[in-house]
Amino acid sequence: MMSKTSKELLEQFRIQCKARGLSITPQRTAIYEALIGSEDHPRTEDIYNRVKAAFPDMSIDTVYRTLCLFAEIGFVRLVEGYGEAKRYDPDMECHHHFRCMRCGRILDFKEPRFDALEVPQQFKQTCAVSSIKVVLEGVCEQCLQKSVEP
Amino acid sequence: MMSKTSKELLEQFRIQCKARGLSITPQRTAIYEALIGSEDHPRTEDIYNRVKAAFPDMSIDTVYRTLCLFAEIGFVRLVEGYGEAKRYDPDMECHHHFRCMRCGRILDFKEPRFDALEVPQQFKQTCAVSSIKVVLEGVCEQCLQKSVEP
DNA sequence: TTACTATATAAGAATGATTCTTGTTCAGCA
DNA sequence: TGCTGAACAAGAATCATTCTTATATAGTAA
Ligand SMILES: [Mn+2]
Ligand SMILES: [Mn+2]
Ligand SMILES: [Zn+2]
Ligand SMILES: [Zn+2]
Repeated sequence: MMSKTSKELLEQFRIQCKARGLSITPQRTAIYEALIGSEDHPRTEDIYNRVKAAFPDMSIDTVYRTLCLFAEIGFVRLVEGYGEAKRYDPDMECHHHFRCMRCGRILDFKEPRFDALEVPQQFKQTCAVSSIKVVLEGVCEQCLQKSVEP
Repeated sequence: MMSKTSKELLEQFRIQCKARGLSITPQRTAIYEALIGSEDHPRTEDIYNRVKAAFPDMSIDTVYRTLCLFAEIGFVRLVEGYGEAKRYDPDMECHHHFRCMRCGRILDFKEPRFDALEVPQQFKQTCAVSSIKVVLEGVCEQCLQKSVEP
């Protein structure tokens, strides 16, 4: 799925950190690696659980701080949601989401037709629009199956 | 903006409550009225502040409970966001949002071209898609002006 | 009207997510 | 190899939200 190898992404990570004067710590590296290995739009606590094996002493505060930093500098993206825990997305390419309103699963999809939607005039002229994306909502395949064979 | 008068909406509110066996309390009515008078996608606390003048003893818990109930039964909609406090939208007609990433303002827009977007095959066949909407993000007019004339 | 009962409310405690404070550690550099 | 500011761990604090419980009241039947 990811268009770059994790090795390439890690190298980019190091370069970007250096360029911004950010230390490359083992914690940051582990959090970054956990992120790029995730396809499920993890919450902060999910990432915390994934790095805990390798870093039993890591504070969850470090994960919160680090994910927030990564979002600021563009390593990850915050996923739109409905006021629950924040979810992060390591895929920085333009793509869209389907959200299951029953189980919370968020599925990615690419759809060139959607990427090319034209920004309405009213915003084009007065605001600075930086992104346009489509959000689908409904019930996912797994949840639909659960409802028929209980 | 709102296509029905507030009198009509209030009448609908009463009818819907009765149909569902829900009591029509002064608190619920006040919260509903505050909602339909709002164009700003208010947070629970905003609504609480707006009804407090008329109901100084109202508990904020009542506002949380009531807005949650209203969302369940389709009087209002939750607005997509990034893990901050929930925001509600009394406009149940199909429309889309522009979100200012600097001040948090959420602007409505109707765009028939966006309402008619076709659901990608992969979801059409396996999932039950109930809504499709477009989210624009960027910096709003007011915030842009602030950045040029400080 | 009145009395009854299930529902709704107020108040405050509890929870979950996140941020802040502080003392300690360590990455990057001389 | 030693310095120093940035990063970290731990735990307190905060913010949004939900839960618990005792009280009040809307809807209704007499
Ligand atoms: Mn994604
Ligand atoms: Mn709206
Ligand atoms: Zn699902
Ligand atoms: Zn703005």
